[in-house]
Amino acid sequence: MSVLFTSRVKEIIQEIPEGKVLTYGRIAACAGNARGARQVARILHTSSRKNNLPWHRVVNRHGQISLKPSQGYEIQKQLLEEEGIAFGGDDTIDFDLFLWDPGEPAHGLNG
DNA sequence: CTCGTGACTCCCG
DNA sequence: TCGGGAGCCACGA
Repeated sequence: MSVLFTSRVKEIIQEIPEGKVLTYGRIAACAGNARGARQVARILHTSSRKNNLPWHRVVNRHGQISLKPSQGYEIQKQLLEEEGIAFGGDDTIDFDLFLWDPGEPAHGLNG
């Protein structure tokens, strides 16, 4: 893709509907770099400082929050629960219920 | 422009 | 099943 990776990532993140989540790898892959999961996290962090991206709707490939209980873990989990997302006994999110796919328009996008 | 870091992920033993 | 290493590259000083 000619489009920039960062731009793609931010675009995708902003498309995440409420009550849904995405994984770093999923975003990275959709943005053009299946190995750019780390960059996604970077963009999230940096971009969220200048933009109000729904960074809390992004989790690792295990559906868990990679953040630390002192970095924002509780905050992310808090925001997710506010949207209706539930966590398992292991603080894990069920992808079968909350995993969102960038290919599925959630706000009525009709092409 | 250059160097160092990191909210990840896949592979191997 | 668990632990360590390598690849990716954008952001900040």
